[in-house]
Amino acid sequence: MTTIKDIAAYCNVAVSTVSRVLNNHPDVSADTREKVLDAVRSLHYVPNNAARDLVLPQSDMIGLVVRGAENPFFTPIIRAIGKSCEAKGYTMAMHQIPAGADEVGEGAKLAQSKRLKGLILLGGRYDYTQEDLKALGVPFVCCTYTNHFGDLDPSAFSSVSINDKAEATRAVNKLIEQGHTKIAILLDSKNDHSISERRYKGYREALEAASIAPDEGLVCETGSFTMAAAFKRTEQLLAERPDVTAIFAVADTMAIAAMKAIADAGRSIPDDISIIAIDGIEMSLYTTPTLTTLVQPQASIGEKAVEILVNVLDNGADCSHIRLETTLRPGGTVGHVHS
Amino acid sequence: MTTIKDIAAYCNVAVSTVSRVLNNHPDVSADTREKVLDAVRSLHYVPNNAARDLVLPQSDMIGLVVRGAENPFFTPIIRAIGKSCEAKGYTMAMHQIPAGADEVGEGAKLAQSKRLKGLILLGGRYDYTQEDLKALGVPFVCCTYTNHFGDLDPSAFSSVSINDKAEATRAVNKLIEQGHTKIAILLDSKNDHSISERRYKGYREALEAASIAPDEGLVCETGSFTMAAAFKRTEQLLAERPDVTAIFAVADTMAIAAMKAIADAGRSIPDDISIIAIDGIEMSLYTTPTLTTLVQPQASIGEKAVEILVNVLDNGADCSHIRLETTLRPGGTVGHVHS
DNA sequence: TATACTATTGGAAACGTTTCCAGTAACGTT
DNA sequence: AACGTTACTGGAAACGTTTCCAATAGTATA
Repeated sequence: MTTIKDIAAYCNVAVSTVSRVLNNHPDVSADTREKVLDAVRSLHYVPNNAARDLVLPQSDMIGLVVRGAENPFFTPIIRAIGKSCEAKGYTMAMHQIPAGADEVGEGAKLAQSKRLKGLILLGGRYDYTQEDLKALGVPFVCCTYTNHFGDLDPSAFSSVSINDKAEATRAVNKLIEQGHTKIAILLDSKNDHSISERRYKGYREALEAASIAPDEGLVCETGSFTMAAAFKRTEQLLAERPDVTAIFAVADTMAIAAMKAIADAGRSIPDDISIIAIDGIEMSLYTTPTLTTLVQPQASIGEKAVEILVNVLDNGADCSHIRLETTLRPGGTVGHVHS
Repeated sequence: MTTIKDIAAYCNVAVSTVSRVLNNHPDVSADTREKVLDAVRSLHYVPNNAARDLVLPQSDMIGLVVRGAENPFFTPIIRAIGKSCEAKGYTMAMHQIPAGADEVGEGAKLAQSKRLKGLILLGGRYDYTQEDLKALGVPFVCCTYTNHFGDLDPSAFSSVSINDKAEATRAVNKLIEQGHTKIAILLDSKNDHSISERRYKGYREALEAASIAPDEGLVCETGSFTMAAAFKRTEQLLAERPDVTAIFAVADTMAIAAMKAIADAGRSIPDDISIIAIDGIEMSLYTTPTLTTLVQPQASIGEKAVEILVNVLDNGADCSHIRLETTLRPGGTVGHVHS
């Protein structure tokens, strides 16, 4: 293990000089710089991050806490965050946590033990308390947060997300416009304090506005956020409710699983059943028919999150809340109702 | 920031005592232990990893270098690695690198700067040199390596993978068994020193064994490992070669994109075109028809990789090379040739 | 020539932790 | 009562880096 001391000895300079060269400090003569750089190369020096992190007040790391990283929706967001961090001179430290875990608590521990400068929370609940958030100790951005802050102080944190409730309403309206009234919703849980809950509210609101009576039999909770569960639940729906003509899925993955169940049941999309979702994952372009979905600007979500955070970190900017819009990508899964 | 010193002062003990409590050393009295633990809680102490890593000869981290982490095939492997690491008392530090990068060089830097104990390489080339591998400096496992080691010393590293060439042959044989002779292969590149190259060789071998003349017009290189490229290339194939009756895709993602192109062209699967692939990603269960594919034991790959590595690390075991088998999952995409 | 700079360098402390070594106290043994 | 053990505790060095402060040499100014 070559250390900075070895370099110093090799070059007959002080360790402080080597450090200055390594950190591009200005007051080093060109000669010395050259000599040190040569030594760095020939001795294969690699800096020891632990030592650097120890002495520096903070590392250059931004923590990314992801709940449910297996969801392909997150993949482009994570990649965008990684790229943006790099572009701004930060390192992304990703931390996956299980579905049931408490991402704020995890984040707090992570932030302290790894001396993170900031945090990005991806995929989680929205029932944080003011104390929860304070516990984090570093600036942070909720990445797929919602527009509902409850009693939280919006100046204490940042967020970037779509307006889940409004977008859900928009999606369901697309179905209503085509004459559908027997509209099912496919979601993991309608009261889990997550995004699903807010999309469920949007669904309810759309029905209400169209004077369609709510029908509990069309609310399909899967219990878990998996394709397998969505598939099974859709099978059950089709068996129990032959009158259903449309499905709003709260995520593309669920919609794709539902499409399979519909096809297996010998029903046709969109002639027998229409389906619409929110997310816009890559895979939804390759279903047959192509999934009609509200596409979230995944790359922008990641970029904006980093931008906001770095602005707070580097420039002392205020926290901000960015609401992005989805884009309707008309596919072939929504059609007129036939009755 | 509460430190070990604060705890020591608070409890009127020495820092070494606090450290002993924190590390579960035996020679601490129950009273003292209790007192310190109380202080840890009430002062909200969180250990500083940088300091710990600095003084310890190595961290408890296993590095995971992934090339092409956006491929959904890797997702379950990565999750399995994370879980297994945790179960064995290690921490997984994941590092994504771009498609073009050199994973061995990246790994070497990572290993030194983060003081990793070991490395797992996921998704890469197979043209490493002996020096490349030596440069890593820590034990490591190539996770989706192949059974072809060239001139490498097999005792210098471990690997876990399927036999790509043999499995490709097996897949293509499934098509040949159904009477197909006009069999296209869909792959990113046939000579990129990656897994695709080896699967291409398996394809060639199957054709040869069946005395089917190779046909360059049926070798569909996409240039990049994306669904969009696979889709386009399949469109082109269908337009140029109306005689093609079957496609072997080197990955499920490519197969799914191809299926879309086939459907869009108004051809039927499997009546007009059969398709088979290798991987077994979750999404391939939800295509219509269900994709026929050779399923890789993704969780096992991850688990085995960690197992091998930890065995080397903890028990000084020798390097080993594990070859896993795929399972044919019959879907609905392979049928008899109609001509 | 003396003075005040500037440019460059070296020395040393500090970051928070672990661990080795030495020390103390209590206790049992002879 | 002296001794050896045992159980516990404290002190201090060490890990590799950054950065503040002081020191030196050289250069320009008066």
